Amino acid sequence: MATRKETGKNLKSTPLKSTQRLTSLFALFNEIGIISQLSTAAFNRVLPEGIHVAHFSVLNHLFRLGDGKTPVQLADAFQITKGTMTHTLNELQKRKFIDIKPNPEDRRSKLVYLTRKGRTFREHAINSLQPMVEAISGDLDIELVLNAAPALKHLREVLDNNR
Amino acid sequence: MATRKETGKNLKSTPLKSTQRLTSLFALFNEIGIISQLSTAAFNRVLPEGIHVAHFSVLNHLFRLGDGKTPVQLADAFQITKGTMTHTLNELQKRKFIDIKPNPEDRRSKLVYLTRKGRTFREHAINSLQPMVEAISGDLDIELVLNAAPALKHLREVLDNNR
DNA sequence: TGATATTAGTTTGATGTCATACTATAATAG
DNA sequence: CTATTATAGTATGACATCAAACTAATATCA
Repeated sequence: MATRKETGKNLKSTPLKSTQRLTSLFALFNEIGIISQLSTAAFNRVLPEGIHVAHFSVLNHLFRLGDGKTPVQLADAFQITKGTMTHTLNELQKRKFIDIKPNPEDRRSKLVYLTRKGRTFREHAINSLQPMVEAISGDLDIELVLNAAPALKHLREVLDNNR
Repeated sequence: MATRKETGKNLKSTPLKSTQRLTSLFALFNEIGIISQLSTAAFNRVLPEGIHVAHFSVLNHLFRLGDGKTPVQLADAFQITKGTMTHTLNELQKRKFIDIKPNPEDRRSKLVYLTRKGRTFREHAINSLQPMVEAISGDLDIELVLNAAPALKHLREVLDNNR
């Protein structure tokens, strides 16, 4: 079905001009960037003292999907560089939230495990997050938001393929 | 700790449990964050030497929506802090892409204008962006992506209201 | 009017992230 | 088997961003 555009000029048969493509793409990614910033800020604001979303995310990932992952696996999961993950893991190790052990199957590599302290802290962090999550969830039109999921998946794939 | 909910099924009729809300929200924002990172990286990769998306965005914004904006207006438009905008504007001024003049109507304030050099540079930057934009646009299912727009708008509003 | 609160912009310090270069180990090709 | 290439992780330097504290000007209100 041909979508109706507000200007009426963009019929399906006439592709967007290059500048229009740029403008649209830019607007889209700008909007997404702002949402990312706002959500990160919202989480950071209520997370316990000194812990950043990036740190909590790793703890949470290890808990939910199982620990014993390599740093590279974690970096891939969050699409950050290895160097950044080294940084994050150092922080988590300094706080004794994780143990990093050599990988018996590959001496270049390491395996990351949650400590008891790390697990406890994760629960603590989740409790801190709870009121904010309730507030946001309460305002969210879940139905509407779920509509975006396929588009987001698609966007990510396209960006991944164009790296 | 009490209930073993881990792999529980989602009953349609019962609202999501708190942990599930957290998980879903987190997954959503994580996905959005990754898209934001990937798109920023994609733009930065092809922008001319030493110019960052943040800088280009400001130039582009001033061009498209007209210059003579205050720093705070710009900061609001991109949802970054005033301090960050100060930083960006300093950079742009150092390169003589913008002029910053006192605001005759408010002596606390300033007005930002594009220089000729800034306009020229913006065009140059757009040319650099073009192949990447073409590549991405070519792969994008526009229809699908447009579906996400209302959800994104909604998300942003909810986050804004919960600040 | 005069005290108080708000707003515009800057500064400072911290930090998450990236790109790049580097070391060590593993995998692969000739 | 040896040489080349690829991969895991670390180190370094740069930078965009934030939060918080600060100055100056404006707005509010009692």
